[in-house]
Amino acid sequence: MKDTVIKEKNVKIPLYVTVYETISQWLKEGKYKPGDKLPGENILSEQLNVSRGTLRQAMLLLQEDGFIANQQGRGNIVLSNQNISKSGLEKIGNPIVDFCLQPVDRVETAIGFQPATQKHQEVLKLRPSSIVAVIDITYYSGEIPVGFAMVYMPYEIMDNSSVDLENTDTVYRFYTGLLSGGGLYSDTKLRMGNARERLANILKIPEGEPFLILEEELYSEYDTPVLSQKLFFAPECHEFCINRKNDRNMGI
Amino acid sequence: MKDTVIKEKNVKIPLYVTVYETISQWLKEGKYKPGDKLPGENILSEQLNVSRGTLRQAMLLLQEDGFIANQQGRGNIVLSNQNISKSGLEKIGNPIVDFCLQPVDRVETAIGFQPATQKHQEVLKLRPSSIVAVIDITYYSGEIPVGFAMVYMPYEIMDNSSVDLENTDTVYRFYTGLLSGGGLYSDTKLRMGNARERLANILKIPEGEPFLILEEELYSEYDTPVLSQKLFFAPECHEFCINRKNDRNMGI
DNA sequence: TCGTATTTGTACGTATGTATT
DNA sequence: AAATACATACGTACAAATACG
Repeated sequence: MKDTVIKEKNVKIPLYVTVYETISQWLKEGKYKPGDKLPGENILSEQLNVSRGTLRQAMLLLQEDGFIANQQGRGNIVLSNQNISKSGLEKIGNPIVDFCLQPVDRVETAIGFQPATQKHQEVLKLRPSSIVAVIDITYYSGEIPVGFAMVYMPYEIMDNSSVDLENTDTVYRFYTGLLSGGGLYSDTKLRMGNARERLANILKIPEGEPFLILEEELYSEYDTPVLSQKLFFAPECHEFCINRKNDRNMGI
Repeated sequence: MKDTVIKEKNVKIPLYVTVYETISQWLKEGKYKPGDKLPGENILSEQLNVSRGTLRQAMLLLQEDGFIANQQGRGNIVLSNQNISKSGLEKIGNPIVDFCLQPVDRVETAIGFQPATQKHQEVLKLRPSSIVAVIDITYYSGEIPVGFAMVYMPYEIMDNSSVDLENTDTVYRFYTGLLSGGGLYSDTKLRMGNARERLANILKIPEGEPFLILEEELYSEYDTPVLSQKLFFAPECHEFCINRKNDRNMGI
């Protein structure tokens, strides 16, 4: 039997993830407050009945989330971000929805199929005979269109996942499921552009009006392309959050 | 004695970083090419005379850089990114320079000082009596202004670093040094805005013209604010690259 | 199809180094 | 100067996913 969905999930949760969730919970509950120092790693690992190495793996996750900062000799300090740090544009998600200033309350999805163009063959690493699914999504806040997405996906991927292609609702859910599923990474470009006829019509804005365009390819492990998409953001509707970092002390 | 610069550097390089650099070098030299499988971790660690744990720490760094992908049971595979993966907007840098479509060949820097306004006090966690350095930077490609930065920094930080405040060139270098120094993280917002009089003049564009605005605060470890800045991008001059990810398999 | 070998993932324990208090 | 606490490094063992005969 093959994988049913894309991986029927492992159910098996590593110990260090459990530890991470436990400590996360402590912080949410206020057991340790911003500015507090966590107990030493030796003490904590003993309390939780895990080795110090396992505890440190959990600490790494907490750090990535911005929950704690640590410094050699001092300790692990709880940061002020007691609120769950919103994930920004550096994480894969649905930017049109995530960063819209108004609530997105309706989407219109359309799906079609076409042979892979040369560009698709390059970008999605497909053979000429391959079929590409084209998904157009329009996002509305009330009656106002706030964004539009053109998604290109190898037909294979949808085929493996038993999506009901007649039901545009499940198609959209499949798409958002892919995005939130994890294990993906992107090569993304963001720029300003001017609305031509078609998009001006869709977004109900004057022709020539500038707006934001996000163009990206998503890959899974091994560099396997999963989809390529172009997102168009109606003007004045979005503000993007990004959590930038610069961890590596590389270079001199 | 206190830290002289911001940390006179450790000189001491961890073993796993050395291993990371060794393998990076191998990949650059083409010892292993995209698509190749690296030797098993046991073999590699034996070859390099390190424990498997240490090797795996190096592998983590290689993964973060996008040089290799790994999968349980299969191995560590070299990815196609043999070219050094450019760091995108998710890393701290100087976006006006990094993502400008034309080369930035000149900057004009001005510096001034003022008492901390209420907003500065909040954002930079300063007392009312504190002094804030205001650095204005205009970026040019030839004679064309491509961007403008307004940087606010607690005077303390500059004071500790023996910057020659008379020499705007060293001030600019201090600023870029801070950005590339590492150990920082940001809370960044990106949006479109319309040029009002002052900025329209600086960027030499018509009033009301839309452009991109990036507003952010930079923090070091412990949530200590380092600077707050507003960047303005002249229209049609920039394209941002972002490497988005979604590693964590969290949430169901 | 099934078992076996290979390879990475997780977990533990121990020891020592280094920064901070 | 000493104690504390995190960082690095080694070794071992077993689990889980994959590849292969």
